[in-house]
Amino acid sequence: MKTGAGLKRTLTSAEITARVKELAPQLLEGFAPRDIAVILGMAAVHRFEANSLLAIEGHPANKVFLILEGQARAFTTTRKGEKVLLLRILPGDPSGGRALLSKPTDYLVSTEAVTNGSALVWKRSAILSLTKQYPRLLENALLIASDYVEIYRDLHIGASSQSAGQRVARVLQSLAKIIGRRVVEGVVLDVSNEELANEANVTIFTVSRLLSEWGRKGLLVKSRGRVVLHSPEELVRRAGWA
Amino acid sequence: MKTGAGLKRTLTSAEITARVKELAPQLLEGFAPRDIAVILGMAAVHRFEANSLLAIEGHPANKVFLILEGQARAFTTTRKGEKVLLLRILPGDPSGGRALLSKPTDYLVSTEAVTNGSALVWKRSAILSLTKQYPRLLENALLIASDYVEIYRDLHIGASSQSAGQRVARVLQSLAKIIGRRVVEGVVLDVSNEELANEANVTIFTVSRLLSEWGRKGLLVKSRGRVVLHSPEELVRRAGWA
DNA sequence: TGAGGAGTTTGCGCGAGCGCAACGAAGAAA
DNA sequence: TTTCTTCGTTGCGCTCGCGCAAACTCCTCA
Repeated sequence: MKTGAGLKRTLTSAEITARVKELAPQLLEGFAPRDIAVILGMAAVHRFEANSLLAIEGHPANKVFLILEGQARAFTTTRKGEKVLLLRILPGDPSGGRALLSKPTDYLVSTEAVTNGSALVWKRSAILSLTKQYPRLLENALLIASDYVEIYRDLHIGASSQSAGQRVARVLQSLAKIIGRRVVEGVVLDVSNEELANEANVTIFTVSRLLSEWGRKGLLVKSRGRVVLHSPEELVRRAGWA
Repeated sequence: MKTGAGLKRTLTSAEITARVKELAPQLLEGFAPRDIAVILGMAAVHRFEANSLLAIEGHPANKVFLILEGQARAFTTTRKGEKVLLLRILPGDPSGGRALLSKPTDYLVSTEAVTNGSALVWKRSAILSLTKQYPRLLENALLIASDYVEIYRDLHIGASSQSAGQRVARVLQSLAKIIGRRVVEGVVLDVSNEELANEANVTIFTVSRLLSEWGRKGLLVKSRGRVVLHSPEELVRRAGWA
């Protein structure tokens, strides 16, 4: 609701270069400025609006995104139609990586914008010719893919052997890093119960009950659409049993 | 207990080449025979025994494996020490792929042999020089990594939004494809309740109760260490509710 | 052949988390 | 202010799957 909401105009070429340098995206690691210039030259800049879809699961993977401003998130949909949130995509992160496989494939997950923002976009044909020219792109992509596997491994451990409380606590911890604002009392998060429930795969009732309990124990303060964590680490430590 | 238990001797070079051709591993797709010869030339052949560990989570990823005979499986360990089984690795499948990243990393998961078997093994240094020479290896690795992400996505959906019955049914279905033997009555699986319980993340009691119920409904016949499925598809269809 | 052990079955009770309904509280609109 | 809507809270009952104990069934080995 706040971050990136004030985006007005498309970035200039110089601004893009500067922003890329600042973000130092893993995908472009190890490249000389002139190579980066070539790679950026093949990309278009797209602006996106909060809640719009950047990629849709099952559709042909024909674009690679690199977020410059704003944030997005990846989710998948179960057979019964419920969304399962997977990961957040922040400035500097890629999305739609399946488009750089040597065989044409479909997107594995959907990506939706959480805020307004902008992204570099490469068409698959452009990316393929770039990977021919710069195998280093493939190496970097492999590193990123391997991070995904790690993230999924942890997600899976979380889903299959942690209690609801532990999962919600972890979600709060990770959100604290991403959208948290430090204040004297701790870290402020602008987040609704419903969002927490979706990310932790529990119901809004369970979230409410847990937050009340933690509030009673003095671990956090809850108000409408906002949570103030005293200390994310302590929360995770005491979440499950204590 | 049965498959591959009779392995006696190490394969000759010619046998390896033949086996690789037969398995057509995804990692070596698109290579000419002479390139494959070069790549195989950099590998050693290791035999492994059932229950031995090929790779250990958290240890430096310095070897890539390609299973030739027998089978293995990947698992991870939770903070509380319980194993969570992730995927089966069959002849033609790679393991330890993290060793071909351009940065040194640790293994993400452990791999243990399920049966006796053998595998091609590349040292990381060898793999790195091969990927320089043949970027196609990176492309193939990326395809494989993307398959892993897909597998994990499905695992995660399974763990976070399917009932115990549905998960066990799916495990039976996938085992049927891998270790099932076709007979007139259906498909025979040599598998214990405990193994099913581990793969589906349920207890042995739950497995027992589910199998009894399905037995009563005529979907399968259970005996000690063995399950005979009438039809894997029908089982999955009727597992959750019906 | 019979004693021991591993794998399996079943009853029973329990606890986590879900899902509904009713209520309360905070903003937004009029 | 008052009204309306959205978000959050809490009580209650229920279901699923776990976990233990006890019994039962194969299988193996002495």
